[in-house]
Amino acid sequence: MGITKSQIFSSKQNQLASIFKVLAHPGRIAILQYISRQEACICNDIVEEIGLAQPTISQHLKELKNIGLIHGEIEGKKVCYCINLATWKEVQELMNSFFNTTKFNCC
Amino acid sequence: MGITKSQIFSSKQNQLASIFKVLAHPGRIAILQYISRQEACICNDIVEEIGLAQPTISQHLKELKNIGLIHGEIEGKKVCYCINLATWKEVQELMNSFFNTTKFNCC
DNA sequence: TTTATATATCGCAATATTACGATAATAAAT
DNA sequence: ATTTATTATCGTAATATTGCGATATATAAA
Repeated sequence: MGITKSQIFSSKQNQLASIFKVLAHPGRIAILQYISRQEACICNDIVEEIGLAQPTISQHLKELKNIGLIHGEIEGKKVCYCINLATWKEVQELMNSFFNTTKFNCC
Repeated sequence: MGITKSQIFSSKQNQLASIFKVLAHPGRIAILQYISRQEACICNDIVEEIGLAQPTISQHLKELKNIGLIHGEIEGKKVCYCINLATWKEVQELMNSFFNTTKFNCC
């Protein structure tokens, strides 16, 4: 016991939950906001901006990359992380569709 | 180590992340969808509908109640859980505002 | 080639989450 | 008052997440 029983839920429900999970950390929220504020392709100024160690940031970036919310482009010894607009919009719509199809019922 | 370093993030970032966290479980997604599908105030038919034990469902309902997404009304020995429309809309707007204020930057 | 800089990965400790059996609490029914 | 049904809480085991030091990897600079 202890593990989430994903088998008993639909793949839509699991997908939505796993997207929410990636966003369920203030550090990852902060990283997304920071990346989005920068005009140029900024990489690990993120480490200095956010107050977490470099391996921790790298790990958070990986999770954001995994669901495609950002993508990293290697530029010399630096890596440039950017918002992936297509996925971004998709995720936003997925969430809105969840919120909109849930109707007020009673009480 | 191990604990999320909430202190270094803004209260907005923490608030948003903690809302995402409540939604980051397929069981809670399923509960919300089920509640919303019911015309009448249905309570722990939820236990039979979702495939989780009664204490587990009760625990998930508590988390949903804590952020105000649902509220429970005691009706005899049963409890009727309903979507709280006001909070529901608030949460949706909070998320949309997060998605909309994040702009596409580079690459 | 050596050195310096930037990023990723590994391994582990601390903490959090998930799930549920046992049990308590509450209220209707008998 | 006792029984039955419904829900909440407690305690605990299994697993997941968070964070970071140590280290590996990769590329630019010297």
